[in-house]
Amino acid sequence: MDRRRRKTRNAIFEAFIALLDRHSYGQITVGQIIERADVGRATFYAHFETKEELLKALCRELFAHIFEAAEGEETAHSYLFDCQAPDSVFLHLFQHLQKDDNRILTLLSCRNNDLFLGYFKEELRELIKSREAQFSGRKDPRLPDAFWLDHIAATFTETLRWWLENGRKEPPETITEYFYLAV
Amino acid sequence: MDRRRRKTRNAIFEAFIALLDRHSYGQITVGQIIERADVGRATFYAHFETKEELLKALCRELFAHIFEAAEGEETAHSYLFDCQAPDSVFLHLFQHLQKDDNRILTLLSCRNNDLFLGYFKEELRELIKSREAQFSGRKDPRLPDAFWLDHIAATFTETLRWWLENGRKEPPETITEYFYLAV
DNA sequence: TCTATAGCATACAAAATGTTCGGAAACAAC
DNA sequence: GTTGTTTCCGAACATTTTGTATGCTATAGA
Repeated sequence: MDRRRRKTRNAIFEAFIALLDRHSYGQITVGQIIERADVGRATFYAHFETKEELLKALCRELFAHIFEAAEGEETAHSYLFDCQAPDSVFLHLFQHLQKDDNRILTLLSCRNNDLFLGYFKEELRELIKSREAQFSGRKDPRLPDAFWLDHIAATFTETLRWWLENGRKEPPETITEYFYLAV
Repeated sequence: MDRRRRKTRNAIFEAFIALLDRHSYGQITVGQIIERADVGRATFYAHFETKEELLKALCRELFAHIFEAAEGEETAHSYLFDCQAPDSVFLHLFQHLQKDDNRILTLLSCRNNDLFLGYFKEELRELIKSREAQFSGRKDPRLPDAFWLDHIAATFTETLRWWLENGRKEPPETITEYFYLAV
């Protein structure tokens, strides 16, 4: 990708993130974004058709990193859903999030929470689905597989939400333990 | 409240609900709403300052009914969180929702799901909070109260979401059992 | 150095927002 | 029924936002 294109794309993302931190998604206008990004109006529309598309692209970009990392860890013989395993994928997700090396924590903690946690859950569901066997042992036989799958993704996402909205006081190990105790 | 005022207020709600069923919240315009409600532009703004306010008012109105009913059942010696109890509040919530006497099921099943399930969870959390003692017995002592409280509300809400998004095939008794098995 | 591409400023049409006004109809209270 | 109040309407209006078009400049990458 052309360096110029990369740069403006990034400028738009940054401006969008900064605005999401202060205003609700619905109130943010393209005008505000391009002003903050210091980018021409036509340029914006050359990159993204609408504000919604911008949001989607941002989500894809951010979550790709997180879940790529989670995928990678699988090869290093980690366990997706073993309470005892000290290096479960869930723990790693919390650890990775806590580092806040990219701006994902900003977005997951901002007033527009729901927008991103929704995407997060979808991605997580796919991740869990691809390793269904690893955690079916924990399931009560009376529960349908589809329900159980969704339940794990939902519980993790809601645990994450709780952690974020309560100031992230607990270390990753503790909040992961809460998750395991709850699910 | 003046009858005229009641009528237009309702017409606006109905139009809004019908539109939410077909379009995403962000795309719905005040113009569409007033056209469908057959109401003057100035009239709309006399009732609601913004589209957001309309949404909030709608949520308040609808959920008030549901949770009022749930509150009432308490007096009839039901149990909030007893697996065995055949008349737990949770079962009653599912039963009440299945009847679909008001338009709440339409809204909870539409593409704008998240908007309403978020409000639902908030309301439910308050309900559970007010009866904290009734279900603390089920809690693992290592979990903080605040986490547990949130977890129950979240799990019920996500169970409800799953039920809705999978066509509500299970009878209230079954889906309530799933909830109890999961939480 | 050359060429394709990205960006800029500006201008513009179209749509949506939010406000104002005077007159008509419905209401409530007497 | 009369009266005073409230609500609605229609229409007009200013403002904001959206999305597109254009001609020119700067830069990337070969």
